[in-house]
Amino acid sequence: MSENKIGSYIFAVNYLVVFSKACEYGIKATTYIASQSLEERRVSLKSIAEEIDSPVAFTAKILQTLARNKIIDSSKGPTGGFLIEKKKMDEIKLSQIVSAIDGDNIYKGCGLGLSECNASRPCPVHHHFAKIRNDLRKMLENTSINELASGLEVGLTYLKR
Amino acid sequence: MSENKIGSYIFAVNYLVVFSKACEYGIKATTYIASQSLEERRVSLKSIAEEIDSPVAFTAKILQTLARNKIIDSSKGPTGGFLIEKKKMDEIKLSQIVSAIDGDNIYKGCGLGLSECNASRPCPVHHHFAKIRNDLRKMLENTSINELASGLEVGLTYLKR
DNA sequence: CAAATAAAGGACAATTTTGTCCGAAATAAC
DNA sequence: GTTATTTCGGACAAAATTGTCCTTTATTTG
Repeated sequence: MSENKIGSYIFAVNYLVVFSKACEYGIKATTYIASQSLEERRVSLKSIAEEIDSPVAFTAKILQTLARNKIIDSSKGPTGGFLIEKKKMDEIKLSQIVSAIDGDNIYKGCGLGLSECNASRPCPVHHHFAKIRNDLRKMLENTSINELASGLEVGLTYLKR
Repeated sequence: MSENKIGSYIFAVNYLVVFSKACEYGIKATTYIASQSLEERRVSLKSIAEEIDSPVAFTAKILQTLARNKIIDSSKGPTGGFLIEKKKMDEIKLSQIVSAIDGDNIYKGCGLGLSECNASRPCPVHHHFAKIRNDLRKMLENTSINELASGLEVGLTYLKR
């Protein structure tokens, strides 16, 4: 009767302006670790995964990547766990986390996937995207983990639900 | 020796501000069909896939979805193919193509994947993303396929390489 | 040194997205 | 009506992303 079922196949449930899941977890984890480091507390993988509501083993992989990239600090054994030095918190920007996890083809790439796309040979949406993408880039490069962690510490922001 | 191999595992090669591949192809295809419709030419699946440099069969699926959603018009048989009525070109916005293909959870969803994230209970990046996401939404809702097709027709923009 | 604890990392599994193949259905031309 | 052409749509396959399991390695404590 009504055309309900019409056109109902969905290709991808991506969002626009998105991080991969890996990146989401990475940002949340880093923010949480930092907020705890502000209070001199080292945190374990388990508590991180719990706090940011992420799969433990997958989170472990991401933390390993972040540690290898010197974004976070890890140590083994009892009393081990993750932390971020306070003095580094202002230096660490969202952009670093993102490119550590998802690589740095981040700001490259045209909105329509053309390999060669620029102002003099643009894809149809190039100019429409230019400002938005640039705003996003600036935001990621200017937002420090300190800023994010502080908001969380004070209870202004949330990592779950 | 040097720390070359360090931190080299990449989780996802997504871009930020991205469409899914399906969406990319959908936008390109629609733009190409429209540009040809401006010159009264119906186009075939094969020529579309060639022109936008996409896998034929996958593109077929996407065109089917677009047709079911009345964004494009299709007809079978010899002399068949795809077209878009000129008078509809101003009405069709990028946002419609995107939600036909990827669903309309598009502007929902928080940057960090929280299900409940808003100004009064924000995730750490909520406010940072708000403007960017909103700009993107407005852009998608205001950009018509006519606009994109015209640029392409005049040779101002490109769909390949 | 032994035991306990926590991260590192390799191998593998599930899910999602992207891509392919092929027969069915519709339509135009002869 | 038969044939050729083109989209439709179901089933399947490949690749990428997300997620799990389990052993090894490092470190602290007794």
